[in-house]
Amino acid sequence: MSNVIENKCIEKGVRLTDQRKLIAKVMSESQDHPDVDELHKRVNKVDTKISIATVYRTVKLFEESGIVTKHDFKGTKARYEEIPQEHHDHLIDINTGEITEFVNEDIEKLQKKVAEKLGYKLVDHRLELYGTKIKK
Amino acid sequence: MSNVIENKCIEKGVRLTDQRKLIAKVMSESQDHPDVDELHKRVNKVDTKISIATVYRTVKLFEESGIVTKHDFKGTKARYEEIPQEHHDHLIDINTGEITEFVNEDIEKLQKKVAEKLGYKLVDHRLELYGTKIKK
DNA sequence: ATAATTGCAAATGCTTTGCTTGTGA
DNA sequence: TCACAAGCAAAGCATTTGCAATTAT
Repeated sequence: MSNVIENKCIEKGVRLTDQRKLIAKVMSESQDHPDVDELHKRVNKVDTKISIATVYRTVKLFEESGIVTKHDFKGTKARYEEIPQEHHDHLIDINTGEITEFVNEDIEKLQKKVAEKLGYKLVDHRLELYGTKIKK
Repeated sequence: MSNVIENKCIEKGVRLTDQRKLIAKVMSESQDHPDVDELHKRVNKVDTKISIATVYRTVKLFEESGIVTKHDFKGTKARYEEIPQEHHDHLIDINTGEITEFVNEDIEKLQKKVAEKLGYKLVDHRLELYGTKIKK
């Protein structure tokens, strides 16, 4: 199991400590979008001594270094995810909290167009869909 | 100057107190998207005794009654706005904090389509564009 | 009359920070 | 070596809440 985040730290010159390596590993291996508490729990399974303050500091450092992104979905705590090679947006199941990633080039283009029409250069955006499963 | 929110309270059977009437009035007259602190300041110009707790409670009540909406734009406190007759999304100037409202039917349709393709009924969404002014 | 609302201050939940000790390059 | 990081507990910030007094219907 590769530790993509650790590699990115080396690339970006982020100093690696045992704690950071472990947090990086746990995040790299996460297929979901864990919050700080959940990350703390996961790293604590390996090293009980890592404090939640360190998790907060590390996650922030990774974010500022452009290695992970933070999501503030409605009604939930801040969640983190490794920055993906390809941009995507999220659909959140309002019943289960389940998150599905998606990409839609048409929407992306329209966003840029809308911003430009309003006299802005699009720098960032946030698109979240909230829905309920259609049973069939 | 009409107090649209007060009327909606009556419609929805929300009990009206002096504090709520004033908060309703201030929100109805706001053309921007004030946060709780700002609302508190504005109502305090008329009635010094209204506490911030009441503003918090009222704003939450209005939100739960479907009268106002809350926005959690990146990097800012919660902001409130009267629910508009026509839905719109927001473009936030990352330099000034200025907010521009916009509507784009094509994006709306695509969102619905994306959700359906993923097996979901679209219940809500959040679309925010963050940009910088193009000087020309 | 009486159930709901207010103001106040204390409590909360998430996140940050000061300080001392420990450690990676 | 020595600037930077970790752990701990205390502080911060936005928001919520318990309680006694007040008020709308």
